Amino acid sequence: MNLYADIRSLVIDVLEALAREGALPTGLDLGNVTVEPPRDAAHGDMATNAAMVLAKTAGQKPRDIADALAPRLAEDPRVETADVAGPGFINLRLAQGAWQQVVRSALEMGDSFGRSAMGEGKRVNVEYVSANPTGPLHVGHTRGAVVGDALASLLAFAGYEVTREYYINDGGAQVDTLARSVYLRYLEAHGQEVAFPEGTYPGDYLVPVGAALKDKVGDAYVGRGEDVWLADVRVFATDAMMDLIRADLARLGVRMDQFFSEKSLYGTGRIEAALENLATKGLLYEGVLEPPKGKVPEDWEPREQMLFRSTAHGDDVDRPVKKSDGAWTYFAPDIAYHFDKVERGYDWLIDVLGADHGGYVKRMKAAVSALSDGQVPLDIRLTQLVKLYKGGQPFKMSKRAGTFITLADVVDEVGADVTRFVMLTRKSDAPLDFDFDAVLEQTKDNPVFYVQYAHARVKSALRKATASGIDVSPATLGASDAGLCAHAAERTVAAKIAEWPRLVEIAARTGEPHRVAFYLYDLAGAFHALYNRGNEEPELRFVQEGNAATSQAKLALAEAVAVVIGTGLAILGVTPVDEMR
RNA sequence: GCACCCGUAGCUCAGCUGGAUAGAGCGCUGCCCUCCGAAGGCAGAGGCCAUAGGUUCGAAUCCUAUCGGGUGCGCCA
Repeated sequence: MNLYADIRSLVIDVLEALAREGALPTGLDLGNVTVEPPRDAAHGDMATNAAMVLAKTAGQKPRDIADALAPRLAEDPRVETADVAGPGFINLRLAQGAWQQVVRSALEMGDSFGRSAMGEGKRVNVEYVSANPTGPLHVGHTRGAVVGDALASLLAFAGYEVTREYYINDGGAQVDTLARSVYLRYLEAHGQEVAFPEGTYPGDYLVPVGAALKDKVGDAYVGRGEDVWLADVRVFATDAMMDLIRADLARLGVRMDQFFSEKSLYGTGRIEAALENLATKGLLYEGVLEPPKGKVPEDWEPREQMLFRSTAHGDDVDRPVKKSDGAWTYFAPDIAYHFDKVERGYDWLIDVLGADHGGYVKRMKAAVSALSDGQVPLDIRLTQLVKLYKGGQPFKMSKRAGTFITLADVVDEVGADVTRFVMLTRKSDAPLDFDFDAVLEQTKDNPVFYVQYAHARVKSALRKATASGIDVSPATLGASDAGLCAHAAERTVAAKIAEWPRLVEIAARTGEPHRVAFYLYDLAGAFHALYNRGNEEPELRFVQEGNAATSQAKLALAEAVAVVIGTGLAILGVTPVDEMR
């Protein structure tokens, strides 16, 4: 259940009734009517702006509409009071029964509480990570992986049918470079002294790949030319890198539904087919680009090449799909790839990319707009850089790769759960500071700990109750008498729980999983505040010795908190803990 | 030069489809456990929401311009 949606329905129903009775004009647009938690708790539990948004079109004063609306709202059993305030807000105070319903609903529905049908089963493809298969994933990829994965889970929870997809850039020149680098390691495995020229990949992670190649082909490629081994080594090396990357993703708990190979687009006519689609729409032409203004590359000279008229779909300049020598640019297979996604029938495409792809957004959106005739929206979410610190000092060394910190470095250091949560404690389009020491601190400055601690406290209270012989089975808690848990401090927590379904929809609509993390922190804060009041006010403790009925009512609320935290953490890909160690 | 992102408390950041007196943590000041609910909690001080216009019943939120920070900018992906 979504209490906010329910009360909004109530407001809409009453407005329509007033229209039927002639108190309001008929046919008013009620789409802007909202029911929200007020900023100031003193204003009540919920507030609606209905009177203000309708005043103009209804030709009535906001206060007059509010005065007509409020008493009718108060007739509903869920509404205790409805007061007109300020410019025409109606502040609602809800009856205890409404909160009871929320808690009961959370207990009954468990990890389905908050699930929304908003997505209407629409198919959405979330592409993320998509790192080049040339080495292990690094910190930047980690953030993309976490954000993309949480976004996918969030959308699934909000009723979309989600595909998690990884695009393997295995078609470009960087894979040749990889193959040559592996070949050097292969020679090394045969006891040769090798040097790594500029432009090859010197990382140690290729040592075992070279050795594995030796195991596979023996000395067949030693002393031979590229024409003999390059194609084979390219495949061998790419497969090895993808194994490495899959292992890295597994460390984080990320599982893709689909890996899509760029290579599969070459020599199969698929790039040509995608470009043909653009050509028939008159969006391809041979032309010469203007040099970029301000900063002209030193070796710039005008060249004629095949261009995509992306300006027809909102881009600033047209973009080359072929190099001047006739080879495809990287953009051509990307067009074909997105064409493939369009043809697979998705209703919505999302790409989660690193911030260095900023210049790529408009052209890709233009391409998808052209390919789908404007039918399939493409959203591109850029994740900003992660700055690493240790004890407040910038941290750059990697044990594994030497030059850059890898995903594995981070996960080994702090664990997957902490990594994921912390990566979601910022908007994805804002830079993130990640301090290896701070994220492990067991204090309230650390949001991961704070949220987990709240969950553990609930479970601890349940264990304590069980030890006292109190039945805390879900059924018993669900049937408990919420009238025994009606203190203002307890209602505050219940109100926070009631916000969960609403938050899911907001976060899904905006595509911002970090909102879930912040909400969980707020919920945990509300819970900790209540918990701590038990120090001074024993009647607020969750376990009331010798009073099973009251304990069960209070534990029902606590368990509802745990349910929501558990569900929210699951969306973020974090495992809740039952006790702190 | 152009494009995109960002600018909110001393610091790090939230802020919903535009809603009431702009919030949290850190830091600062004061307070709360003689294990058993302090890995925590309560209270206080701290703001020109970068600046200037505009839109409207109402703007941190939308629009325009300016300033400041970041990122990117044909034959790399």
